[in-house]
Amino acid sequence: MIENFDKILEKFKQTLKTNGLKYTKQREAIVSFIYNNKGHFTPEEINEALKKGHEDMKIGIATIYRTLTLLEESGMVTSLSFDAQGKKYEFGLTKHHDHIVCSECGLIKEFYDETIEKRQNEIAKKLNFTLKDHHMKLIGICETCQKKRGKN
Amino acid sequence: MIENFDKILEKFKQTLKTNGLKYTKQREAIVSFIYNNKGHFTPEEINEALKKGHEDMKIGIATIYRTLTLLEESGMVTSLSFDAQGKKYEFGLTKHHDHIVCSECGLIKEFYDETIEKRQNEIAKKLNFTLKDHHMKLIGICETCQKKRGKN
DNA sequence: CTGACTGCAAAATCTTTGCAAAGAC
DNA sequence: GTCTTTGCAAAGATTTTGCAGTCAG
Repeated sequence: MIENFDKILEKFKQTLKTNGLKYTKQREAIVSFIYNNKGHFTPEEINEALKKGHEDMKIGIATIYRTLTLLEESGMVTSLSFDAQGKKYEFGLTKHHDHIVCSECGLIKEFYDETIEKRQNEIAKKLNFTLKDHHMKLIGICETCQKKRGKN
Repeated sequence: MIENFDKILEKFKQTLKTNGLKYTKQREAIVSFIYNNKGHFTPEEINEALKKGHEDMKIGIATIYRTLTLLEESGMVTSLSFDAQGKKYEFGLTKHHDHIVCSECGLIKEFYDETIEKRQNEIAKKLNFTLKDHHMKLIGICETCQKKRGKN
């Protein structure tokens, strides 16, 4: 499941071709940024980052939004809503995982738990749903922030 | 945990008094609406509903937002983000539960699963977080929409 | 060439804020 | 009376859209 960037780009180009879409500098830059900076970014953050590294290429926020939507539809990125407003995006061709977020400092850790995954399927079945996806977000206080609290 | 409306209102008044806040028609109307119409509402939906039933009382969308924030802080309502944009609010003094949402028609069902709750605590502990809260949303296709699909 | 893509600015959403008048205690 | 709350309208923040020029295939 851990693929290198060349394979990722190949897959991306393939998806575009299949749908009669075009491969552009901007699209490559966005995929590249998300793949090479594993993490969780807002569209605005991606926009800022790409303006710096690529003085030769212009990019507008609308393109970021349009591309992220495209990438999400094709499963290459995943959107998450951690905060009250605004989504964050992360690279999506990695192993499925969920998130735990620190309510003090915003630290995000990822985890995967087989027991929960299985149970979710059972629950969906019991409620007569065909399960397609899920989002689970645990909210807590991370180790560092707990220590900080202790000191104050 | 299933409390009647009088007790709810009492608790609300108490919270207000404790914090030096005031009990107003608008605040009561909002609490009343959410309590008496169990479900999931957007601020706008609450606004519309309250404009109809209460010709005597004026209410503005800003008040809805301000009151919902207040109610959420005091734990009387819970906010959920089911859709890309906009939050929904539900009454919060009921037993904890999670949600499964139909991606076709938007149907929301609630459930509670002890196994998952326990596992979440274990995961948080393993990652050195103090667990405060969690949000789990399963996404699937409900029975009705599955049948509809079959027919087409 | 042709149709898709882009940046820009304007529009559309959703939510918050400033303020003077009204209301709760 | 005092201090909070309210509605309104304006401002913010985030995301989407229209359009003319640009670019990929």
